[in-house]
Amino acid sequence: MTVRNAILGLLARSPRHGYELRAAFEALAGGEGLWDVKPAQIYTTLARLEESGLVLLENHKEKGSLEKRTYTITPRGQAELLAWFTSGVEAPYHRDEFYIKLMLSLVSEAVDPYQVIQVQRSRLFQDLHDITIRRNQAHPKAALAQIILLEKVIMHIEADLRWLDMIESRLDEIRRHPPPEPELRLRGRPKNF
Amino acid sequence: MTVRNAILGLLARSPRHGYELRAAFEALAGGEGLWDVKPAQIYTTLARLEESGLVLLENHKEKGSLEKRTYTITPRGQAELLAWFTSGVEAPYHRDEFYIKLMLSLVSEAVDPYQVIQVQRSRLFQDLHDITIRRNQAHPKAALAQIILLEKVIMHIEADLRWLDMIESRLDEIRRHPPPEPELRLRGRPKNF
DNA sequence: GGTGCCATGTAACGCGTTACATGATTAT
DNA sequence: ATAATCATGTAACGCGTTACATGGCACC
Repeated sequence: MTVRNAILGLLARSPRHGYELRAAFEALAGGEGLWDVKPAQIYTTLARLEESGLVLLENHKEKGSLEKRTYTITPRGQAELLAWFTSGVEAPYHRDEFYIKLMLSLVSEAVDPYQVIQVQRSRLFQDLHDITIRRNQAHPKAALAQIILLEKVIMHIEADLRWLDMIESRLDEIRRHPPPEPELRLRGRPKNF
Repeated sequence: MTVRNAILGLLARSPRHGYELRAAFEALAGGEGLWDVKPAQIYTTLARLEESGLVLLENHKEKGSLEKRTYTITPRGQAELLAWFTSGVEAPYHRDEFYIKLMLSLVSEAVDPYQVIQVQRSRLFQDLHDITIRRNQAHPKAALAQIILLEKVIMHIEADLRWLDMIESRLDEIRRHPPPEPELRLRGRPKNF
């Protein structure tokens, strides 16, 4: 969804072709390979947008032999862009892969939950380190927006680290009250029980 | 990836069929429709796992006419599960849809960035409210694991709210130093310029 | 006999990735 | 020349969703 809408947003500023869109998106999204968008996604998304009538392919193959396919946003495309601007983004913080992994490790006997936690902690420290380097190297005036994005990432990784500490300190308690794993969902109690 | 690995983890405890796997996963992942897995995903994933040799379909169609297809994990499946357990989960906190939206709103002139921020803030307050209700209604002893998951979600939503405040207070500054949007990536300066 | 749960799928599509493939232009 | 960049795609696959479809079993 995001890439699709970002393409609409960029085309709303000015018509572009796929290669420019890719470069512009990467620069917008923090630069330097944060959010690496592959060419395949750009071109297939443009094709879908065109088919939906949100985008138009301009007269291409003018004089030069270099094939540039320049796209323009349509009124329907602008309407969809506005709808995106004026709606909230879902917070995807449930669907936590680590939580699932930890719960399974508590139940599987094949692996030590403390080790699972420690592996994740190491990973988060590594990520935090890399991001912090990046933020400190960014020039404070020229790259204010990027710094703000990186600061968000740092805040969330730190939250995860505090969460891991909390989990570890309550692990015995969690072990005694594991998540219910139903034999099956039986809404109304069966009579033949 | 997560659902696939969770299926392996559940099958490592005991053989099951698709319908049971779905119920067990939902219960594990916080219950009550957090992380709603559709039947289609369960069955197609099981088919892929079987084709890859990580899972085996047991002798089905025994005596009863009700068709239950019970799956077992294979040694290769257990190896992959162990690899998952002993590796870290990537923090997906770059790739922020709201950040992209805000940057485009700063540049598009079609919408007020302050309004974009305020819409997102309202959404986050609503989410925070819903999750808090849920956490307070959960029975503290029986559902400790779920509470810990909900607490993580709360921490992250609160971090986002602080981040929004930070953005808003620096918005004029950000406006003066917007993210670079290259006309094109020109590594070596062109001679014909 | 109908409602609701148990149980299994298929088809089509959107998003995203990897790999493969082609060819023009520009800089050294 | 040749390397890097500009520029465009296709094919195949994984993950995930929506919609559609079928049928057995249990309860009332």
